[in-house]
Amino acid sequence: MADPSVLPAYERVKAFVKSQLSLGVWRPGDGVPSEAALQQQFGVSRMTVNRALRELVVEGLVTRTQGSGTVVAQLHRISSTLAFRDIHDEVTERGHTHSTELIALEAVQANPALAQVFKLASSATLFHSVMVHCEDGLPIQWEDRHVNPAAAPDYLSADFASITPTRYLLQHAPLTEAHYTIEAALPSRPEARGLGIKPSTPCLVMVRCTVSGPHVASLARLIYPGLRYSLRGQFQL
Amino acid sequence: MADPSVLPAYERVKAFVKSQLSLGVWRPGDGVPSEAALQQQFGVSRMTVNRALRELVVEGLVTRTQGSGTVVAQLHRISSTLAFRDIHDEVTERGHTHSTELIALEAVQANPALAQVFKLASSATLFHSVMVHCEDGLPIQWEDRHVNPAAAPDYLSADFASITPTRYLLQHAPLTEAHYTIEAALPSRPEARGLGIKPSTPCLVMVRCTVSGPHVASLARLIYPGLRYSLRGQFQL
DNA sequence: ACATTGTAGTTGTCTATACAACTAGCGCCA
DNA sequence: TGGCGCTAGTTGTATAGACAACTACAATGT
Repeated sequence: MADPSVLPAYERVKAFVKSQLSLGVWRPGDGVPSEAALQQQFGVSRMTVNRALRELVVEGLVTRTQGSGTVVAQLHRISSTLAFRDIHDEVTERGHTHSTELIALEAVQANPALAQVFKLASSATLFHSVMVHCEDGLPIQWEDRHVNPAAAPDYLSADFASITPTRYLLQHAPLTEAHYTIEAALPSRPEARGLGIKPSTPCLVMVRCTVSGPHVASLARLIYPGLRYSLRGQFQL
Repeated sequence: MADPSVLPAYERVKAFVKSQLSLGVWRPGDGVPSEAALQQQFGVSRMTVNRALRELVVEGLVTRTQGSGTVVAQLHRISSTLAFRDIHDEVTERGHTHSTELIALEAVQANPALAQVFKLASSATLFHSVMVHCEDGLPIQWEDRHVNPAAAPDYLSADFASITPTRYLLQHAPLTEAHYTIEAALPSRPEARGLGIKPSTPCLVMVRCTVSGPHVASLARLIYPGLRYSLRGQFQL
């Protein structure tokens, strides 16, 4: 019933600022009118203008300095927030079927590099799983994962035919921190064989480390065949 | 002078919610106390609680539904907002020197695919530039770019020894929209030669399309030698 | 010339209040 | 049983006012 064409006041202020940016009237480095000025211009309260400008800071369009003023930000951002998603959901949302092939599930002794990542003694035991994820039967991800037994003691007895490691860990070890890197690389021979590609096919490799409370919970190496997968992002003023 | 250990009230509320998440007390799908409840618990005004929860929505940790309540979000996000950065700044910020080698700078006639991207007639003229960016002399990016003359009429007379195309375009054609894809691929033969790598070296390929006002301004194909470049991101509760 | 102080302007936070908009569930009635 | 409306509870938006914190600059005094 309400007219959706009537934007909330703070959205009107945001839209005005964005229009000035998009028209090039205000350039990076230029000053934006003060809250008091915008308050007068729009006939709204200062809190409303304040909310609008604070949200523009979050969007990366302006920067604000207490005592000094608001300035158009130098570099716009392309927002590409990688969802920490379960590949099973990703695939089923595309209307396809997800299946996995478990290649290994075992306890192993950490090597020095792994022990350092997990902040454990180099003789510590880690869980190790390797699997291939398929979309409609086509391999799309090789997952090689080490798990800290302290964070998920029953990892080895999970049924990975019905639940992915990502989901299992999200359920059993709440996520408090994570970081990742993505780069291009060639697959190793077993990886290429598991993905059904030639060893010369370039792949996206994501290495992802997750922390749960006091523990480094998991280190995953995810390999995507180059042309079957891509990252996307967008920016909209 | 002010004690920085005393957080603002809205930050205290946010910290409380985050702690419940990190301890696993509240799981995805669980309800979060209402604004009224948190208001009582912390002895602050409702607006303060409201701000805290609104910011948690932006961070992707909770979802809110008017009339219903606040709920812990299902999937946390790894925030990785790609800054729309100038490679020159990136390199100099690392304390290195940036140099470029201009390989081509010309006007060309669009092919059908390009014309479609730029929403121009297939006979339209486009500007075309090709260059290699180096960090301390080492090639790190191949940039192949087409530019819409309507958005940057003087593109061909810019001095790309002193200003990068990215910066030139940001200055002359305010960014209103952009999108990109990233995937792994092998470089073409000239690209490999320009980057000083073997044609079998996997690379990250970013294709980035920018819009300025009414014009599709630029389509850039950026190629990064696989192991000299990686994307990074992180999530912190 | 230099250092200090004051001041106007700006953003940061917080409150108390108000009303609108929406949801979910309960109870009533046919 | 099924449909309807009411209501309590919740979030969304907006206001006016207040004080704190900070910046930049001008004025002052030495």
